[in-house]
Amino acid sequence: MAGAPIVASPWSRSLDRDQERAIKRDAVLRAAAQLFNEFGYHATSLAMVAERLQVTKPTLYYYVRNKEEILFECVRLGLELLRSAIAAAAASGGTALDKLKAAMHEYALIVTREFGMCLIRVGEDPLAPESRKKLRRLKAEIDHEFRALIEQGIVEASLAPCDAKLAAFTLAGALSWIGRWFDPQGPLSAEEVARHSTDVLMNGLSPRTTAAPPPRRRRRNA
Amino acid sequence: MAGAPIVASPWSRSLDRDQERAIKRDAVLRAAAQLFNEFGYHATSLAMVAERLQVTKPTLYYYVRNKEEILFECVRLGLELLRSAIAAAAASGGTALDKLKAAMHEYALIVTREFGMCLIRVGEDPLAPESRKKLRRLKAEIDHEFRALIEQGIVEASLAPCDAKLAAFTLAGALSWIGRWFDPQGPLSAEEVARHSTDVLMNGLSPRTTAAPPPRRRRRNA
DNA sequence: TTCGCTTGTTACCCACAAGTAACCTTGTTT
DNA sequence: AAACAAGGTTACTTGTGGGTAACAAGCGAA
Repeated sequence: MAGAPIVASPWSRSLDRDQERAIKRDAVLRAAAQLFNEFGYHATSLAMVAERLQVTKPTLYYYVRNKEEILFECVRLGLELLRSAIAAAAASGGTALDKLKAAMHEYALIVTREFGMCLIRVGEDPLAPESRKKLRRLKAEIDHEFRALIEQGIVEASLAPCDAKLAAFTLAGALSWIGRWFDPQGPLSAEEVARHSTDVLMNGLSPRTTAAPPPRRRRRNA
Repeated sequence: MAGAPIVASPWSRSLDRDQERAIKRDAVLRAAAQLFNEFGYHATSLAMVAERLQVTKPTLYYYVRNKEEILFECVRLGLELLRSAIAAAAASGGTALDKLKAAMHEYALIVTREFGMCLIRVGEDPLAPESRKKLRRLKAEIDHEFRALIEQGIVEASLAPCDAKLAAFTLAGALSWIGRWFDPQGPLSAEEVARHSTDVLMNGLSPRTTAAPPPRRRRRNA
């Protein structure tokens, strides 16, 4: 990746080739992810994927080893998106609460798109144990970063004290579930859903008595 | 349950028969649900179901029309459990907040058990459009009752004002997701998970400026 | 005894989807 | 010109799983 030219050079065609190949491979994965999301993994045949791409089935095998690899890559890409989004949020400025809000927002957006949705709707279940293990590790990493954000928030008191592990599960659950019912053609935009969901999760359903009552406990910050 | 005799009558054996049949059918559904939850719908063969029950495959067809009907019934039963639990909570005494809490608690428990879990992990996606429609109607009913509880709470100010529709989705999402990761053999009991999740959802993550609301432990379900 | 219903079984069919072999075409290299 | 590799095709094999037909054992009733 070091010497890769910004602009394609007419001399070295091989880069073009590889790029083209990568683009097509990506198209295969995207098409497959969309179909997986619509029909499920097992109910989606490679012939369907091929048809959507206007090629024949064996062509797919030129870009990927087998069906398992397709799902593996879709899920992996979805997880990678989540991981980098959370990492980016964690690296940004502001309180832990701000970081967490940002992370949750991005999380919600990602699961409305094909790879993220595939991660949620299909998951790694249909894969062989070995592949599953790799993806679980990635998942665990993400969970860890997410949880760290919460713990950090509790320490600096921008978040309410609670069991960070179960809170992370609950939060991630609510956000993940969006990937199950969200319809890009529906009336709500991904943005709206993301904003509203994070709001509810941050504030809870019980009424906040910020307006009227005299707080017996003094605020610690801001 | 109305006219069913406590002790089997020697005269009407047909009740025995029907009862026996119903029990076996239920066993088929339960076994199938467990396998669906573990391997997924398409990856579960009827031979596997039969094997778990120590019978042969065609035997299953004596109790159920086809594979689709099995899933349909599993999901329907899961939904029925949810519906009656929410209805019971709604019919109980107390503020809307109390009712909602109770409903959420039951919701969480149900999705840790086979039919509820099947509803969450598999869902109605693999079914034919016609069956799907019926189940969606049931789902819509449940969502409606759930949302009604929230709206009621907002009106009587025991809940914070918010978009009831999206709040219901978010809540149901967080609770449903439990069915995805919960492991009956794991370290946490369903009760613990249910209590903690509802707590987080009610109170949110942002710190409350008032003293924590009275922790009403020692609930008993209706 | 014999009939008929219930509850199973064994043995089979058939559709379909994953994956492969062998071949064709086209542009690039030597 | 010739050889070759990339990218794609048609036609096939193979395994598997849903579903069925036909038959057998148990048992209450006429």
